[in-house]
Amino acid sequence: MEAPSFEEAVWQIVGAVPRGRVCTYGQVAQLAGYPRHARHVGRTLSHLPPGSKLPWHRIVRADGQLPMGAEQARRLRAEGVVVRAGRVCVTQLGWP
DNA sequence: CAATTGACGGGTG
DNA sequence: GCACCCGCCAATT
Repeated sequence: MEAPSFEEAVWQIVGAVPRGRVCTYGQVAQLAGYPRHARHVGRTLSHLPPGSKLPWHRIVRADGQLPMGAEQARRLRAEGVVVRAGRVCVTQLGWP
């Protein structure tokens, strides 16, 4: 396959995040092969259509802060993710 | 072309 | 915990 675009790589990583787990923008960018492109991940996801099946709600900031706040916190909680004061518990951050 | 903005990250005080 | 700074890249104005 050809060189995956930044978007395709992001979709792949985000879609590969297991349920009950969250990942940071910088982590996604690095796994996608584009370190330091954390901002692009956010831009790409923000341009995603509402019909996307990508678990964008599993993507949080490096601090564990939720970009979408209440809405996303609610979804993460429904998946068993521990959310505290609008942030994800550090224990949930990163991959197994 | 310059400045601004944006689902960011890390460091310093 | 908060304030400030710098780095990184793309799209928009």
